Amino acid sequence: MEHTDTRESLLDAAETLFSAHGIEAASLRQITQHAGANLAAVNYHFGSKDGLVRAVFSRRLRPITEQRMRLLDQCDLEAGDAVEQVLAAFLTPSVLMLRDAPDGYRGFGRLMGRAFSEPSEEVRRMVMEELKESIEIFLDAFRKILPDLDEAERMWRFHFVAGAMSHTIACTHMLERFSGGRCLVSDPDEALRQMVTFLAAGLRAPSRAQAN
Amino acid sequence: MEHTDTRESLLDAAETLFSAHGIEAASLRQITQHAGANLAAVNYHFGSKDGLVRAVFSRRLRPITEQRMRLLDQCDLEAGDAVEQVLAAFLTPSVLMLRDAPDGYRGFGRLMGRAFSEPSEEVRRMVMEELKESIEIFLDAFRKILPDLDEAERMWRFHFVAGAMSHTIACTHMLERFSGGRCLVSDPDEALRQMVTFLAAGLRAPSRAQAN
DNA sequence: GTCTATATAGCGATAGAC
DNA sequence: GTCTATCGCTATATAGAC
Repeated sequence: MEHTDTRESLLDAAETLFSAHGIEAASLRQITQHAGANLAAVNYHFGSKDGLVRAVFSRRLRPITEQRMRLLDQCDLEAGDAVEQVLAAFLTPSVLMLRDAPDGYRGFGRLMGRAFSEPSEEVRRMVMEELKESIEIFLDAFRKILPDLDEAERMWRFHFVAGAMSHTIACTHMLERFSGGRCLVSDPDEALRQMVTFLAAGLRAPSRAQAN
Repeated sequence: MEHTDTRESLLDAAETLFSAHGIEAASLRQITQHAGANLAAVNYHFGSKDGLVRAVFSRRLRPITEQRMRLLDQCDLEAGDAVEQVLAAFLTPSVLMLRDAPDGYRGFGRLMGRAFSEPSEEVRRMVMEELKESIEIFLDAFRKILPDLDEAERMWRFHFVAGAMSHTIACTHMLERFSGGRCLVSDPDEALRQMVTFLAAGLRAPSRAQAN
């Protein structure tokens, strides 16, 4: 597979227009025009619109997964704040991606945050495939540092972690407007601090088994 | 505004097809065919596809808001478990809606969970408008029972509550598959218990102001 | 209120010249 | 690798008969 300027321009344009208008609503005509390329170029480089969608997502998700794994490696799972460390490892790459989003983080965040609930089964499957392995590894880490939770509780709670993160990334605009500018997702340190505080407390809540 | 059989059939069909294929991707042709109505009926009853979308959402959101307010009224904000009570009042109507979803809760949940991050600005605005008032009232309740949080912290945390809920509703299928059936969103009691435990602990985490 | 028929426009994909 | 031209199809919206 060759990497040409056209190819990258198409990815950039597709990302921008998918973010702004949704995957379905962004047409190949708009995308190729925005990229300064010919309509036929998408089919040449990616085979189909579906191939383009896939390429847009993996270009961003792969580096996120790699960074997550690097950060997880540096965590001390024996430390008293192991929960906070592992949470930060999981959340930081997404929040930084948002800050560094190419065309304004709001639209881009919505695209990424929407990924799990996209109408297209194909898109959801692909995104899940891209993230599955790293999710399992994080679940293993939480199994180690939260041994009192039973398996189902741990999964529910990790699901809530993912939900808070995904919602924060997807709905930055809503939070910022609703809070009258008090809460700025664009400030990664503050966003991370708030998320880690809240989610660590949730993860540490006593297990039902313990409570009984 | 008259309520005819055709009108209701169109709303049912639209909800089903929006859930399954996304708003953009569901065409008026599919919807009217599914409803056993004529193609022109949508324009007659709702003016446009946009009007239909709006009607589909408000038909479900309005009762949810009403039920939330009723449940909130029954909460004892002085009680030791006020946080849990108010959380349950907020979460219960959504979870029950999911259980009672007309055509299988998975697709329907995705439609509702996606509402905040829909590509269409118009849809997001409308959904927000529909929920704004009740959100303010719940924020007031949390202001009363969590007085040590500063305003921004409270909003961040309420945002995470909404995120966990929305993600749970939108991505039931993912959690159920990933957990190998251990976590069933279709069991409202269990889902609520897990959410309330996790989110109450998060809301109760010490404020940064206190921690310093 | 419901129908048929159609206007007008956009879509993804591809063939084939260069 | 890029281009033009076009195929075959679908979309929303509406006019006008019933």
